[in-house]
Amino acid sequence: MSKEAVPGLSLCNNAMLRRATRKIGQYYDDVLAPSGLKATQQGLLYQIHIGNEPAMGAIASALIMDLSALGHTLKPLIRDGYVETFADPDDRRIKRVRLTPRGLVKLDEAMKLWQVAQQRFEDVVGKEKAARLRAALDDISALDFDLPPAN
Amino acid sequence: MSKEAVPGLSLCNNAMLRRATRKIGQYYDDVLAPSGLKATQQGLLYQIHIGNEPAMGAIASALIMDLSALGHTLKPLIRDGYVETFADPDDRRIKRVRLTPRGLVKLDEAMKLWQVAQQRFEDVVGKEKAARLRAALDDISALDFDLPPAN
DNA sequence: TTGATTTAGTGGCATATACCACTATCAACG
DNA sequence: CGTTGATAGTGGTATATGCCACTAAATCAA
Repeated sequence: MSKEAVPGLSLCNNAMLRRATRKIGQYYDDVLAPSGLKATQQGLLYQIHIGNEPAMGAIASALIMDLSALGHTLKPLIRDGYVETFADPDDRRIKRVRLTPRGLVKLDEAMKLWQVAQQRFEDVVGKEKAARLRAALDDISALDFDLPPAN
Repeated sequence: MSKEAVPGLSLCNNAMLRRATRKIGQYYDDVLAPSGLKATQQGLLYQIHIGNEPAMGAIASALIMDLSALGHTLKPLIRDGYVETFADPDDRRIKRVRLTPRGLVKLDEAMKLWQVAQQRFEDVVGKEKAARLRAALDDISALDFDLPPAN
């Protein structure tokens, strides 16, 4: 590997994505801080809220998140009494998730802050550009890179 | 919060970024797996490589990463002998970082896999679209959302 | 019905990443 | 000089996230 004229990391789609996520994550986290929730937690509460007592697997799919990762992420929210789980009566393998009343109040509070963060983001980036970015991100989230099975 | 006609999480810039990052991160990680490195580690080794024995603070700035987070991320790479650190002789507060010979070999190996992942990504997404996405991500990484100081 | 297979989650372990309090330096100034 | 303030990292703690091995439950097949 020569060190001359090496391209920066700005060529790596993954690196750029992670870097932007750190940046924006810090920003949303800052704005949400007064609620005591991280942006990831607010997003998770919201996802649970808009679902119909979603199963853990359904949430994980929607968020493209590992099921066990979701389980771990859920723990502090359960511990703090924002979320509760219960077994699906028709299939006891399935564990469903819902907000507690306390969780609903907290989500309300966090959503107000989220709107502030979101609005300022749109103001700075531009509404159109932000929408295009989200669309592009949605696209790549839906892609199928399936590695040709090592056959 | 009414549950009727709620917009999906697809409106949140942060949530979409995180979701796409999880997706693409898993993809790059999969392709890099044979090297034993995660995509984050490959990116970090590369960043160190293209720098001139960069200081930790310089790396953290370039990656928009918390300095202490960088320190933690570096630990497994040091433990595995890919990276070493040394105090700057002119300012002993500064700790510089460089690849070991072993680290350079490992980076070489990982970069070959990275190219595979990157190429396939570009094939699937489209070269132009990928470039536009990276440019947009670079833009937002450079923004200044500074919260109007609570005055 | 029973044994094999698939599905849904859990728990352990490891990395990724952030914030905070603290230490070690260095730099500025009186 | 010596105090004071800014700068660079460290360590602790907590969340974010993924993989793997394992268990429980449902499903399919013989």
